[in-house]
Amino acid sequence: MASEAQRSDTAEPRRGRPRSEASHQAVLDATTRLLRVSSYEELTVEAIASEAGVSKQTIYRWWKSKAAVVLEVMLTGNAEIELVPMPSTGDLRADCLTWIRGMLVEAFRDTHVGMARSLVVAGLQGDPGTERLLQQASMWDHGLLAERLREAERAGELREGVDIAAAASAIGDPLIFRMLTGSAPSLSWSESLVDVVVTGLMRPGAGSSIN
Amino acid sequence: MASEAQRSDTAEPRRGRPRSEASHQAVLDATTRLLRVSSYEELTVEAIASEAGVSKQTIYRWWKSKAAVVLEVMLTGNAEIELVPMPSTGDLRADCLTWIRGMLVEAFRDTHVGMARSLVVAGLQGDPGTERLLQQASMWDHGLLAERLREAERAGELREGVDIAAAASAIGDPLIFRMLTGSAPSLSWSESLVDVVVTGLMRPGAGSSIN
Amino acid sequence: MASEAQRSDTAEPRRGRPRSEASHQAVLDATTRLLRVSSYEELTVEAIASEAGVSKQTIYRWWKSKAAVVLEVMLTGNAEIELVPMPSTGDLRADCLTWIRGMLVEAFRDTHVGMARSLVVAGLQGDPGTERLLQQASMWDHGLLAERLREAERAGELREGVDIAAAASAIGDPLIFRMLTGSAPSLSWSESLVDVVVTGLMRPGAGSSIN
Amino acid sequence: MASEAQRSDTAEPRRGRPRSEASHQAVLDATTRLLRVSSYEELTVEAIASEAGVSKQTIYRWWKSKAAVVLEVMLTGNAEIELVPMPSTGDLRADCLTWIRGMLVEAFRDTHVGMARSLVVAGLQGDPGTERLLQQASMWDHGLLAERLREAERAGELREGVDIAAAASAIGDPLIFRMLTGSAPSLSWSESLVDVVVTGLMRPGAGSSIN
DNA sequence: CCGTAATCGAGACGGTACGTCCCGTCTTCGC
DNA sequence: GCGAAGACGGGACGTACCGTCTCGATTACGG
Repeated sequence: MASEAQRSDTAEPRRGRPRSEASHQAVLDATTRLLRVSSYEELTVEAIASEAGVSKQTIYRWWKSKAAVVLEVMLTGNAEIELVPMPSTGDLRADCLTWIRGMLVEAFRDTHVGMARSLVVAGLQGDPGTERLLQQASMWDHGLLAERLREAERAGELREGVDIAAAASAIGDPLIFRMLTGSAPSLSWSESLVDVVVTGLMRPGAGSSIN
Repeated sequence: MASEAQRSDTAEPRRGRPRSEASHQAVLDATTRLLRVSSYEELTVEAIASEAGVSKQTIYRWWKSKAAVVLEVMLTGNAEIELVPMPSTGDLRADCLTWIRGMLVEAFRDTHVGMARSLVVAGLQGDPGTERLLQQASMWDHGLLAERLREAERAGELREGVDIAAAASAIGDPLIFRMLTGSAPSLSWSESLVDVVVTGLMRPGAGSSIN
Repeated sequence: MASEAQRSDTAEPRRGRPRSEASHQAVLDATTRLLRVSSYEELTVEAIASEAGVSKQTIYRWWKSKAAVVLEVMLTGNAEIELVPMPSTGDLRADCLTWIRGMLVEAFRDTHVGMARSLVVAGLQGDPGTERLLQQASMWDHGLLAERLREAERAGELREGVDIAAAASAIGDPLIFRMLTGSAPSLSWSESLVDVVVTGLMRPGAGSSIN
Repeated sequence: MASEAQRSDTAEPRRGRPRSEASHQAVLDATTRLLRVSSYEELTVEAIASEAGVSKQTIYRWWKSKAAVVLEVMLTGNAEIELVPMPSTGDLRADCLTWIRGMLVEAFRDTHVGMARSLVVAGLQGDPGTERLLQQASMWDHGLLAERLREAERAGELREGVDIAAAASAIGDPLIFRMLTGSAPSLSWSESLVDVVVTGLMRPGAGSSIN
């Protein structure tokens, strides 16, 4: 992303004339606003410039494409997609079920679905650099999920040798996929998904059962 | 599909010159050919028309957009995406592992990845009608997988009350997602994915174990 | 005209289904109707076909172009453009003045102006065959005018050696030109036009004078 | 002309990149060049753009149609149509005869005929704004002719009360009409035309006679 | 009274040009 | 001396008609 040019974590002095932070933020905000009412394809650079009160040149100076702008919006949390918190009551199965029920409500709102699609389409624009960003997308960060699983692992509740990331994907990715296709899964489907994976993950005999 | 629209049940006389099946097929073939070397975004209707030796109007007469053409190509199997066969040796876990190893090799070829992306982007074009098609896409038909699971279910190997479709998604969707982002997962990740889900699916004590 | 192609003077048998005279006339009528509300450029063959309830092929079978249809409409009097009659009271100057006053009223109606333009544009389509038709167009037939002038010539009122056709053009063509540009000339302009030409035509001393 | 539209009397600051005069002229030149070898109908905006090395959008930004471009070419003298000079020897009749003999040679050249047709067809496109331009067209400027007539008027050679413009049209318009139909008139026709009008114009007894 | 030949309406076909939209780049001028 | 305004060359869009080409369904003769 163009914006990474000066993103040094050590906060160096920043040489040269600094970019206009007002314009920068105006572009991100305008893009967020527009994406709420239009798809990625319908979004145009000219519309962003006009909506942001910024010249096209300013956009092209800092981002190399529409996809880059959209990805920055998404990945820096500018779009403020609220994640459902993951509870931690000590009962892994119950926590995951609580979480997925929340996701069913939260993630399938129209704006979120639109945002997710824009993010995916932007990420698939063929640019090799953007693919990586797509994978890191905090939006569907299975991080929360993976973290909870790791907590259970540390508590000795899980079978040994399982890949936590793979397990998190087994639950998280199907959810994302339904989100992209706009078809919210049923509650029972979702619960079954969690149940199967959690069951397969846990040490036999340990933990609660769904039935 | 657009092409079937006029084959209506009322079966009226069909006046005028009939649709040219040659042109129809030429469009699908040309699209397939072009998608092998270009992304969905790079693909243009004019290029399809030119490559197919067909007029643009003929394309717009039968399909309402580029997305519709691409979806017909994909969903009618015109692109001939070869699925990895699902073995059925009686050992569910072993069969699924065999299958996923094959998928790692087959599905992550460049052309297949490109096709999958095109299919997804086409399906996400915002058109409500196409979303449904996207879900039915035989490309990532978890059908083969789901079928094998149902076979095991009939054999009484599975726990009761689990949702087969959800379980198939738990394995299949993560695979598709990696395919879209272009990052082939490791063998151990894949095997762990299968192991967790199959374990969670099977009646305790039944079947083989990975370790 | 295309319609004359099969009008062989030897009157051959002409096998097969004969030309539908109904269709022929429907085309001419439809064209006339459409030209009343649209310019030559706006007129399309498809619109004619549709308006006439005839297939495009039928038009192209009998006329080689839109221009040919329009010219046939015009030159066969299908459009029924009414000419102003030329009086013959014995007073050439007075007769011509009466005639031109009538023309100012009649010829500059919107429909007539539109028809004249269509005729000219159709005639100028570059086709060499149509040019000739343009010259013969009865619409602006100076014939009536020329005839009256010749009558005066026979009566010995005119100077000798003058070209009657040229004189008729001197009055008629400026009128047509104003018609084409849509700017109706003033009465005094028109009367002066007639006066100058008639004066120049008549034997000195003969006839009445305008002032 | 379209190009002068924004040079308004309010003379506002004119922000942004200014219009490229090079492109403007390139369009006019390309149009002139193309009109030398093709008719108005054959001329396409895309061909102009391509020939001028200019984008279609640039043409549509400054002219509202092909007709507008052609009219600007014609009316600003870009096509450099050479007018035959009008002599002034003191003998009106002789001068006019000299002039019309020159016109017979000059005006009926192929390129000039083509240009005149293009100008007329462009002017008749139905746009009310362009009609006025058509009338002012310097191409068939009877201005030269009218000027000479006015000179004679000032010299007291003409009858009083005649409309000079009408008289100029009586000679000029028939010439133009023959030009449009592509049928060059004979010398005697032309001379008779001049003779009749000049005779009708001149004070009785004044000036020379043709015979 | 049957078959051959040419017509008819309908409408799809390969094309060409249209006029619009947006891309990404490039001036100019005002702050 | 940046940056908004906006013109530029380019190129694809989706539409409109062009003139041609099947279709199946009518007519008329001529055998």
